[in-house]
Amino acid sequence: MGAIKIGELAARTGTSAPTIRYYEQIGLLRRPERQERGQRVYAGDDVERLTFIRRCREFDFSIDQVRALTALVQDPRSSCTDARDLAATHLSAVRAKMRELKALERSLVQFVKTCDTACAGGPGPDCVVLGDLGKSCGCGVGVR
Amino acid sequence: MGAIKIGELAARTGTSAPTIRYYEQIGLLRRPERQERGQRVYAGDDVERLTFIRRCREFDFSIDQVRALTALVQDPRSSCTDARDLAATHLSAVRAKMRELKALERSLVQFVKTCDTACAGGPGPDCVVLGDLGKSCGCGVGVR
DNA sequence: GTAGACCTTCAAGTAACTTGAGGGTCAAGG
DNA sequence: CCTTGACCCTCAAGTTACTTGAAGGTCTAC
Repeated sequence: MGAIKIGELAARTGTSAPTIRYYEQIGLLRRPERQERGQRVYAGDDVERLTFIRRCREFDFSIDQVRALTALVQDPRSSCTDARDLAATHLSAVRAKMRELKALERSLVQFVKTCDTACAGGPGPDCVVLGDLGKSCGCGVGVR
Repeated sequence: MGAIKIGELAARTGTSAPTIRYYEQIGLLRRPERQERGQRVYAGDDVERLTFIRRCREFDFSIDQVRALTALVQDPRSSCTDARDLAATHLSAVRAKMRELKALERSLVQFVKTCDTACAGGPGPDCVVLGDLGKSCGCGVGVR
């Protein structure tokens, strides 16, 4: 596994070449060596590092959080609990987002249901639901 | 309810003045009349329209979807079922997002749990979890 | 000799706002 | 009379995490 070019690194890590260049630009990925022709050449641990980054991104960690996590991994003085705490914080954010979406789902279900029963395909301006949306709100829709 | 200025419109609709100016700029809100001094003056139906828009945004409709919905409301030829269909489409997107978050939540819980049992506060470079994240993946974390 | 598959750079576009700079108007308080 | 604070205005740039586009170089295969 000698000279990995950007296309192969992208394929191996489920990224795209522009994204890799972008990560390099913002300092998330180190600047790799270059061939005579200027092409980037990567090594095995670049695959590892980028895999780590992508996995964190799949976990919806922000770039800044990923930066913190990679720093954690590389810093010998840091403890695993630091990473755990970061993950725990992130977990509660994810759960909050889910609660929001759950409420949103209920509202939308109600919206669709009201459309079906109250309006039954009537014309736009007479639609109860759409009209109510702009007012103080009947119809159970728009509850935060 | 005669002359509503931008600050009051913002307060009444849970928006900010810059956001209102932004909506005007992108053509989501009509250009209001102006006082001699150039200040925007709004009327009652602007409150209604902006309330409608904000409520849609709370429902996570994109600006483009809101545009479509407001067009629907104003077009006499449109039917309520069009709005219903838009909402239904949106609903399934919301549900897909929730499934993703659910999977994400499970992974994070696993991550935190592994941190607690396997590493127990050991130093960063020796951390099993963080190390594994960059590899093919043990520890149940990183499962898509 | 040219078509296709790679690679390079830099700049601008995306969503939905927010923030900042720089300035004007008006009423109340000292 | 002057300043302070609360409003309002415009225009430009910043935010997040990339993606897309323009314009070009290199190499292999047919």
